Amino acid sequence: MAKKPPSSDRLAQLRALVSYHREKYHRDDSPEISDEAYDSLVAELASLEEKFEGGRSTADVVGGSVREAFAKVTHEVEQWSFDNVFDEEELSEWSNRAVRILREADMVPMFTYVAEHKIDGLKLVLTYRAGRLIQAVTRGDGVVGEDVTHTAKTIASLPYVLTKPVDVICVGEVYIAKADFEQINEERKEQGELVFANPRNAAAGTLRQLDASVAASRNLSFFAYDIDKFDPKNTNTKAPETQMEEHELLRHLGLPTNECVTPCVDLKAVQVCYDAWNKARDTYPYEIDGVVVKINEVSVQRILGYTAKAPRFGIAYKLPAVQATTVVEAIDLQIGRTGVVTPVAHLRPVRIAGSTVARATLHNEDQIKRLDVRVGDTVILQKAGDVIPEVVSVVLPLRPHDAKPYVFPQVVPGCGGDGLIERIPGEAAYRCVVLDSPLIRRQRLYYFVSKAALNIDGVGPKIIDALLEHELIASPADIFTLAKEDFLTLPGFKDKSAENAIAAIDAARTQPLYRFLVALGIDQVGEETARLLAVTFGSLEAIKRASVADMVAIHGVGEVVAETVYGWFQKPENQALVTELESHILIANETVKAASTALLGQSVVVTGTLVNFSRDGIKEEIRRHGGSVSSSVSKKTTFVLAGSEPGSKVADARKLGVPIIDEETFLVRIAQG
DNA sequence: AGGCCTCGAGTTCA
DNA sequence: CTCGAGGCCT
Repeated sequence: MAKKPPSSDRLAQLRALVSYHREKYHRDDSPEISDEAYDSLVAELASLEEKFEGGRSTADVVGGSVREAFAKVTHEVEQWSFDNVFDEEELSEWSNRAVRILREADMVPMFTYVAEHKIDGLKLVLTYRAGRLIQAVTRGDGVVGEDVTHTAKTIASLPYVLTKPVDVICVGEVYIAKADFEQINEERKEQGELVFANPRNAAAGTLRQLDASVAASRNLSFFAYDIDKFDPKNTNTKAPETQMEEHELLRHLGLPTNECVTPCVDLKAVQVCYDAWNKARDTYPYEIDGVVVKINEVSVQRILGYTAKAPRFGIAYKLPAVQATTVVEAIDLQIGRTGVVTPVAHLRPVRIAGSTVARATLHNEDQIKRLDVRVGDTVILQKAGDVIPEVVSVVLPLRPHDAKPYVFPQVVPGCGGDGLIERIPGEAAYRCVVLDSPLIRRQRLYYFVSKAALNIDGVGPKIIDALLEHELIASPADIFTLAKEDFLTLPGFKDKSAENAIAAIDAARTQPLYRFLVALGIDQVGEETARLLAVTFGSLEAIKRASVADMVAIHGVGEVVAETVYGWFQKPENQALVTELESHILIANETVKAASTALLGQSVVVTGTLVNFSRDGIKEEIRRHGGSVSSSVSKKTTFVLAGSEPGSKVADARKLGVPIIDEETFLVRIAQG
């Protein structure tokens, strides 16, 4: 185990690193790590500073220096940025503070809120005189910004002339739509240029182009959201008295505004917006990283005023981070039921997207080499598809001096034959040399009862472990000879729970042929291949008798799979297992009648949660109507059926131009036959 | 031979 | 979800 450097060393390292990235971000528009990874480093720095130096964080410094190339402009109205809150409690603290201040000012604390998307773009201050755009300036450090009028004028939705000849200073967000961002990066990659880290940087980089024609080709977008100064001139336009009226006025003047701006009577309503927007986050054309909550009444805003750092009348309510940094404490090896060895990183626990993550798979040796992950390293972590943690990269400057490259062990304790493992030439994975160690046998048992195989609900890994420990089972077939009394000898089992376990096992005594096949745990044979075999041969007897040539004749089964299956059934010990299982399990003949041919020849991919179907239920339904179910989206996919909270497959479909339909449309389609 | 398209296997947390 | 690899098509 590598010795960790003393925390004060890490503090110094962190401090240098944070200031480095701050410069990269603010001055050069070219951050090397995501904002969230950066925030995560800042948070650690702040906590170390608190611990060792009693607070006074360098992590607090706001803003950055201004690059030379552009004309500096001092803002007529100082440009603040809102403080952040991260949960409901902090949000209500913010609101309580406002109430207290109003009371102290002898005011009745009556006000409402406005919630709007916090778009991950960059703030732009526009000055119109007599209805004509005369200047567009970036926020800069809030006091001095940069004149980017020449590039701002290339934003298609930004009016050069307003509908009324008023004087107004307004503020809004410049951003690049996700789709445009991806396209830009693709082009840059092709031309060997550095890609932008995120849409905001692409927007910032574009706005700060010296050459306006480059900016024009990049398709910037803009939403106005605030009025800093307003003079109606002689247009008898009323000055807005609320945030909502400001929006209306902006729209009225011909400026583009976001439709998602929502008035809220109380914080509960704000929370409803927050939850809904968080859920729908991926469906917006732009990235959002939070919800801006403002007090609606301008008169109240004025009283609340500003702290040294930020306005009191508004707050940025951040969405759960999807990236964070943490430390790799160890790299562990796990053995699967096929003897494949998978390296897993053990991490210092860290919160991402609403859950605490302590482990993340590293897949295989090549992946570890690619990332060059070492024990002791600080890594950037993200959730792939909202669930599975993924190590994105290593933060090299935080690597301990004594960190050694990870050497893939050749021996894993617990594996049979002295624990020897080997990497098969031409393959990415290591495998145990001996394939029937207790470790692997246990994994096979886990698989046997799992959802993918016999789906014995209520007998999971924990109970398998207990059964093994008490020597009540050895082979998968033994599970079917267990009696209620056997379970009662296990710790934690009472009358009721033992009965439940037995009931679950009894329920598994009847299986369709394909599930029986899956449960055998033959390498390469999962649900799809098992279905093919079951449908083609019709009975277990026929499969036992099938030759390699018989199987290769199936569309979807090749040489490799056929040899594996054939070889498996040739082995005496496997034949014995099959015979024994047959004595416990009744193989039901599959009489799934076709309901219609509505989906004949169509390939369907399902994502998200459906109202009327379970995961297995919908697959069954699609097959009943002649369709096939696939797990990944491709050009050949007929359509993607998306329920609520869909995953990345919707994005895949969009990219490939594959139609996406909802459950209702699907039901109509199959009903029409 | 090369390029999709699919499937299997392993994985995380509440 | 991601990665690797088998299978099929061109």
